[in-house]
Amino acid sequence: MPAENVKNMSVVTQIKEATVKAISHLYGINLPGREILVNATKPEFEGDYTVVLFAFVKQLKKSPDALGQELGDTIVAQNPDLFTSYNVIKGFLNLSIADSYWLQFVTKEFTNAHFGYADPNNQRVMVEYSSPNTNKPLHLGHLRNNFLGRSIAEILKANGNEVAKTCIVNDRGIHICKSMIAWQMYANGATPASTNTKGDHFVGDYYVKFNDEYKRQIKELTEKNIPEELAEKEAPIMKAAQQMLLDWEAGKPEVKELWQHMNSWVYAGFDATYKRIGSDFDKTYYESSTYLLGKDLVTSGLEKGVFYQKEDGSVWIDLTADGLDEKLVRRKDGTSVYITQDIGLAEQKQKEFNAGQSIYVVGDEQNYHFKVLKLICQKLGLPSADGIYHLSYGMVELPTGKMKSREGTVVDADDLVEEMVNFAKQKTEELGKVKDFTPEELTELYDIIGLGALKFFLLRVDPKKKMVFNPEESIDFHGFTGPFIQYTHARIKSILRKAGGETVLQTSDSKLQTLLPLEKELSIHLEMFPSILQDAATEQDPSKVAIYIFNLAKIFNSFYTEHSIGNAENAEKKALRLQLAQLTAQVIKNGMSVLGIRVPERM
RNA sequence: GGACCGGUAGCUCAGCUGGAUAGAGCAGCUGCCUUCUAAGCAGCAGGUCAUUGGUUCGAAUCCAAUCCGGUUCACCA
Repeated sequence: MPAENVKNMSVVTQIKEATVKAISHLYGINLPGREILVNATKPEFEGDYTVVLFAFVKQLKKSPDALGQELGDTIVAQNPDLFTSYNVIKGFLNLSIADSYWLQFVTKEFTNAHFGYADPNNQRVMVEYSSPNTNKPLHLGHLRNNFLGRSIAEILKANGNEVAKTCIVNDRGIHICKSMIAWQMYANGATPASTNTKGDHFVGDYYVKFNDEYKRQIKELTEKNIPEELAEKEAPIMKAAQQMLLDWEAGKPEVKELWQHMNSWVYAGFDATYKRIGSDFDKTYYESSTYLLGKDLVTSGLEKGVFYQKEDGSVWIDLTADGLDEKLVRRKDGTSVYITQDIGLAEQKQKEFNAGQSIYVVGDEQNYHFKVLKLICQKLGLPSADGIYHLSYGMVELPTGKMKSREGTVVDADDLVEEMVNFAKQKTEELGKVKDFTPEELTELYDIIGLGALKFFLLRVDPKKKMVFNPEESIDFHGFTGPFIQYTHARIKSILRKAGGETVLQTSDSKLQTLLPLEKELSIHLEMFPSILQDAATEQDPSKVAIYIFNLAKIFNSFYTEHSIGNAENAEKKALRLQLAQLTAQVIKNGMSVLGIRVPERM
């Protein structure tokens, strides 16, 4: 292996390889590196990294102690540059890494603005996220979706993938017609401009009005002793909406025109929100132009015998052998269902982007749907099939329970963003550290902090799990939060400015040989960043990055409190600590960047 | 009823491919700003890892059963 590659390998990988080599050397057995478990050594023991020996004690027919001694001797002897010593406690081989290794690492990387990012790997990945409906504005759940989608895309990019971000807009269907009917009934020609209302909220208000009137009509009918089920069907306003949907499908000009008009208001509103929260897409699909896709695939699937037709003419697939149910793919009237469109769209996207992997960021209530989708595509033998991956995320709940639009407990995305930014403003003013900022700089700073807090809050937990959104806690800027990390970054930048920048940092041929405990701990943590980014990509889990950067910031703050950086004991120490500070700032910046969070120079 | 997901400190969450005495943050209590940003640091306190059984050198982690919570199983999208 070329020397350059060795240098770029993570310490953990190097330890695994050293262990493999030592075992092979001592016992003539070749173990795969992934079978070797390497952990950070617990603080109460001496050493930096620990090889857990129990796993191969049996295979090598050695006592843990003897094995540890022999392995330790060999590993240290074979890698004198990397290790200084070892100790064995029970079945744990604790290895101490040479301080010179960390010194070398810090000196090499502290000017590397791309530290942690991998070279292009020629793989294409598609990430579909956001998927809004055009009958109401975005809410808290959409925010989790948008932040996750955007972040996964950035994490994949950082790992060398070429990423295409797409969005599918649900712009047709009965829900849109409800808003349209209500607008016709109540608006008297009002527009977002005439009422000075953001377009998506404007249209959403009529959706609410529809439901209010619908409820009232149902009540009126049930009071006339009409059964509730029938009343729900017979309410005049619902019948009007259904008629409008039929007219839309028939292409009736005045309906289409109204539809386009109202959707354009909504898009203007969405655009503003997307711009504010940092969501963007390489391509947007509209269901109004994709909902007929997949019909030909049903036909060919029938010919192949993947699907079967029932007596009434409806077309199905039997997935009971795969532990699922029978699933309809075409109605008896010949129209297609939701999943048919998804199959067709998967194929279309495959043709357009030819991505090896296609990630759908969609809530976990659709787990079954995506299982079925992938299975059907596989049975049809479609090229897109194996790359389909559902990044399933849990619902966002309030401390009081689920968000329900009917009960008015939905947290609106725009409102929440404004609230967070205002809180950032209030907090910043209280602290009074940036009184010399221009109004523009202040506005930008409030955005950075407020949005940073919100994004970090929603990204810091495992996507798969449902989470509770507590307004009081989420608005906190202390502890495990975005602003805490941003603050650490700003603090480092302040130190670097005061230290006079580059010239001090360039002291390269330092005579330093040893590190103090916190200097070493910080170095070790910094070195982990590239493998954390890889992990986050493999697991498709941004929270791995969030947790890592938080811990990094904590370690830096301890280091900062304990040791003077700008006024270090001597020139070598000063140079080292400035390098450590700069690399920490860089890792915070790069890590926050894949979460879609900016970091300020001052705050 | 079937399938899937979850239950860890008062609250919100890490840890889950089995490894050393289960970790953070918030809330509570003590200290620390005339030296690099106190949106910070140091410390105290807080746990039958839902319950029971099993697998083994070792279980929060794996298996089984039970209890609790959620999602889903539409000729809706």
